[in-house]
Amino acid sequence: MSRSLDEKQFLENYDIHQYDVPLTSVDVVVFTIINEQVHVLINQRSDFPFKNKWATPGGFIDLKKDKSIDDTAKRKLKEKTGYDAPYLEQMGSIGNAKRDPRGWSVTVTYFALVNADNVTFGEDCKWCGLNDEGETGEKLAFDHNELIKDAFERLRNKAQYSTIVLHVLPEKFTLSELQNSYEIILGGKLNKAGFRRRILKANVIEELEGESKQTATRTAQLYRKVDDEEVHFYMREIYAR
Amino acid sequence: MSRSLDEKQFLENYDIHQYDVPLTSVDVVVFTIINEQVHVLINQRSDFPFKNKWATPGGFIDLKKDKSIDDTAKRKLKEKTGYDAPYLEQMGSIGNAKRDPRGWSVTVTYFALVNADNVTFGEDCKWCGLNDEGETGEKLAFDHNELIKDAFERLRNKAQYSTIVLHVLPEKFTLSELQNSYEIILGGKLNKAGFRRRILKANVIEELEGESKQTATRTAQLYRKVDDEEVHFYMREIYAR
DNA sequence: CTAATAGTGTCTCTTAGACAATATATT
DNA sequence: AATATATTGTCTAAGAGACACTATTAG
Repeated sequence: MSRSLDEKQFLENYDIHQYDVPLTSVDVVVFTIINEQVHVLINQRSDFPFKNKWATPGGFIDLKKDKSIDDTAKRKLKEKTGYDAPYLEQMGSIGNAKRDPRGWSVTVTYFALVNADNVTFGEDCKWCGLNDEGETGEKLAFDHNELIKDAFERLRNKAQYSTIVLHVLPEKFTLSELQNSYEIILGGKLNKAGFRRRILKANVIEELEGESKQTATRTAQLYRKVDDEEVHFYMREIYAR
Repeated sequence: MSRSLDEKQFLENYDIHQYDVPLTSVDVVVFTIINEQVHVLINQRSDFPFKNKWATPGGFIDLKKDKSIDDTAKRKLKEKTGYDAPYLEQMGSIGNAKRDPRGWSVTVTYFALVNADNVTFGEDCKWCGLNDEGETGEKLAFDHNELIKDAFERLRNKAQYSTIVLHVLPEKFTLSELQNSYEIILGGKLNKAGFRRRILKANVIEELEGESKQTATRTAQLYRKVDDEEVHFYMREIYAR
């Protein structure tokens, strides 16, 4: 009894402001494909530090609005892009004394995959192309160049053994378009017959009966993602050559 | 010029104590194998909240001592076990308003794999066996039952396609002992010939020439881990039956 | 008809799983 | 010699890579 009274008392008197605590934030690396190239979304900072510099979308947890850290990531993404439920996955956390000039900082990082046509944003955001090493060519705020590079590596890695790439495609797409997206992300060519076998066996897409797309030469069958939001994982990896 | 002066001023006046921030901590799930069973290390809490309850080792970042979040995890592990550089990997972060009675809390979670013989600890720590579902049978502090369950799932998953299990073995071991450890973690039997082919091809262990171990019947060749601290990833998963 | 891309058939290669044969200590 | 476990050999199966063949549509 007295122990739980003690605990009650402890909690009533607890004040986090008495302690030296780190800054804790969230960052989201949003990937898409535009003009046969991987792009990430960057956002121009409106406040210090790094005011007016470009950075990945993110910010602090709102202890009132956000029920969980995933909520924070979703909220930030929605605020910047008006986009609601794309593929969003927690990637990891970076925390050290140097990354933020304000002091010791921890950021929980996420990465998202979106179809560019579904995203709208204002003057403070833009898409930024990545080279084969995951580099933007711009000097971003904080350690965000590094962050994007790591996220790109993770994306490329995961594309080797999952159906994750589906999320950059529009509602309807052909198998050639899907393969092309894989090739852009993986940075090499895939075997056509093998790719088709693999993706069809995974049961993550379905034919749109009677719907086909005009290409430069003959028509191609259109497909869509199966309702099920899950990512399929293969037992073997593929290699792009 | 004036912009950077502004930023300098901003940083001089910045005080995190003016903001509503979450608690940010680190938790480490330490796995080992004892008596043919997976165990995790738990620690009896000395302070509120959940005073005297058992929990995974962890705690707050020390902004003075810790240069990075990995340092925090290593320090906590060292404090509890006297053990310095086992296999330690960041797993992910859990953050929500409910998990800590003190308020909004984020914890960066790690998992470690150790050989039990290398670990020493006092009265405030103990090993706790896990069942096939990753359950301890004890009611732990915070959401740590859930945390251990998730970590166990991750461990089991990773054992299917990596050499991670090597880290629970002592300096010298036989292939049968290694296979046995995999089987305990995976919760099923593996094919002997296939297992040996796979592990030997990965070049992560080497024969100790002339050294063998007496078993109940014939002797078995002893092996050790190759210096290289890296974990090897296979291109295909294995299944325990 | 020709060009170009869509779509398929089939052979090979790698590696895991099954299963059994052989090797070697201990008793 | 009998037993039990260590160690190896070999066949099968699944799935990826290579490559070529067929199908279809615009021009």
